[in-house]
Amino acid sequence: MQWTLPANPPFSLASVVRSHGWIQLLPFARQEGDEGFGYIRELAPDRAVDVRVTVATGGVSVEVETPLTAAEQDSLSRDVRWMLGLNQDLSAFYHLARHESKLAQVEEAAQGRILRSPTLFEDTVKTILTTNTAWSGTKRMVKALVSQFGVPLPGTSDRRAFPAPHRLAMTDEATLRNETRLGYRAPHVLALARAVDSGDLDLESCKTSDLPTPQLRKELLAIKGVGPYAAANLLMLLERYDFLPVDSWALKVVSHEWYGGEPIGPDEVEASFAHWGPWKGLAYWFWDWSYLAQD
DNA sequence: GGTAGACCTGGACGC
DNA sequence: GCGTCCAGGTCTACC
Repeated sequence: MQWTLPANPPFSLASVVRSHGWIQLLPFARQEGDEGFGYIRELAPDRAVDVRVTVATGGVSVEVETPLTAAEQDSLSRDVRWMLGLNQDLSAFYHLARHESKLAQVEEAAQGRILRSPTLFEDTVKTILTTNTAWSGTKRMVKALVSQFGVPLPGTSDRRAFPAPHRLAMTDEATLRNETRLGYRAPHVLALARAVDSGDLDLESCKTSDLPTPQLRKELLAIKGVGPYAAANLLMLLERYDFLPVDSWALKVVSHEWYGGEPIGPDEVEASFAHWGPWKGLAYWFWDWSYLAQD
């Protein structure tokens, strides 16, 4: 079955897909030409479906080969709206960006939305798996998690959904450490899965939280394995852009942009974008660093 | 509040 | 092929 979902203009599916390395992590799958994506979603226990999202007039087309109940279709529509930020209004950011040449492209290219997973649990696990490792390591660890614990599509064994919290909560640290090869991150991922599964931690409520960003940040920092960088990354996914995810790449590019390549710290990165106020995260994320990436 | 060292892995490098 | 070194954020212990 197939249906369409409207997006708040301006919208570009390709821009969202390209906004984040998340598209390279299972259970996302690239489509030809980055014009859409595939994603395997566990809609209910032991029920995984293959979702394809492509461009449609005024929004996106959602296609699933399996027949869905009305409730399942509603649930999947909510997922896709969240994953692509279809309802987001970035007009205030675009207004400011018009005066900055390094952001000249954002409005025309409809940049600003950031690709995310259907659940904050999945995004938190993936963010923890980006820390203190190369991107190749993140891809390897996510792939291992999905292949070992994810529910497979019917009739397949190699195409699986991202594991729900209860599936990870049932395993043990030694398995995650030695077989999934998460290394020292294993206890963090296990503790997170168990806290979410038991109800002690309601991560998904962060999506609609009214808490001020600094307070929400404190709650994210209370999760083991989530430090300043990871918390800022998650806040970006929660549409809170007032903290910067400062990693080694940020230190490098900001140093080259404004500090003549001299060694700098997180304070200098924050200071460089301070005048963007609540939009500083987006300004950093979509800044035209292309001339530096060619180094 | 700030800092040093440990954590774990893959990749680069030298032999 | 093997051993060594380093990069990548966070946590804990300590000052």
